[in-house]
Amino acid sequence: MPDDELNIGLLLFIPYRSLESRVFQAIADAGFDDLTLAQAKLLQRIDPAGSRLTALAASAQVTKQTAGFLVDQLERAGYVERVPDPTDARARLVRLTDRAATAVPLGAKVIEEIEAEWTAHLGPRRMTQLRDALTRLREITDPYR
Amino acid sequence: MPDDELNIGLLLFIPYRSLESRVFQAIADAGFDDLTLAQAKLLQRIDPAGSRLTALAASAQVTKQTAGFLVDQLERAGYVERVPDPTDARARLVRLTDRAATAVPLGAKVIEEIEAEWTAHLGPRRMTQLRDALTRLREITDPYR
DNA sequence: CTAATTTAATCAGAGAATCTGACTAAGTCA
DNA sequence: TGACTTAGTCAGATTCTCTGATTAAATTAG
Repeated sequence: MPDDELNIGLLLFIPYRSLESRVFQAIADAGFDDLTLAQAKLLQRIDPAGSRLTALAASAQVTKQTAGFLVDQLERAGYVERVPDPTDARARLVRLTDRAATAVPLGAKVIEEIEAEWTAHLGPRRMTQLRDALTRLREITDPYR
Repeated sequence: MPDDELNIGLLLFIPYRSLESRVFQAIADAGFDDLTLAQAKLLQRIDPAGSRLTALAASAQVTKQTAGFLVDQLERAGYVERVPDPTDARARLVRLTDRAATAVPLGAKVIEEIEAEWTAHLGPRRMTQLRDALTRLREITDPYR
């Protein structure tokens, strides 16, 4: 099999992994070096208005026990807080603290930089096509929404 | 942020994860239910002619200790064997056994099916563009080659 | 051709992430 | 009201991954 005919799974994974590593490294370099990758992956899925643990677990595709374990750590490290959910006394909302509100946009900025590099390599047209195709693919591959 | 403007990392990850889950499930359903995800991820990267542990570790982006741990398990389960590398007495080649030679094409078949579904959803033109863009992206995001 | 360095792999030990199963409390519905 | 579902936690185990140190073979420098 020629090198340029990898299966579509690996083709998706390679740039994903590259981006993830760089974002994670940049955040660590900025002083947020107490975050683990698993924590960061959960952190980026927390809604600005707060997310329930169950929703977070579904979004990240882990069990709620795993999500709870990671949120415990994020809470101890001061990245999130748990507040009662006013609409349901069983539930609590996981909310970002000011500390996280500094780290998250930092990650977003690095992602923008990487997108710019990719656009420079592919050309704007192909980059738009890529984003468009992936967005449409989400309709049939995103189990969460 | 509108739902269709997820960051490019998540956009890559969502279909990747969907494909991975389905392939893994199909392989398990076919009777190869002793494979774990981490083992399968390594397995798919083994060259038909055999791969060195170090190359495998680099390709999967794990330490060689981790790769060794997983190859030990794959060996015990009968999916791979270690043979001396004729070109270097320090090295050994990890080679697929007949058992793996049944499981691997099965995974490839499921990937083909998923690709067909995606092509049906996106249209052949957009699917070709997707594959093309990802292949070119690999030039600047694949640390392994 | 030896000596120093690098490379391939393994051993030992520890930490992180994940799971299954069981449980409590609160909400929903027949 | 009573049965069922949902949100979250507790307990325990397994799996995955890492860092550091070691052995043996290959390569490079002097």
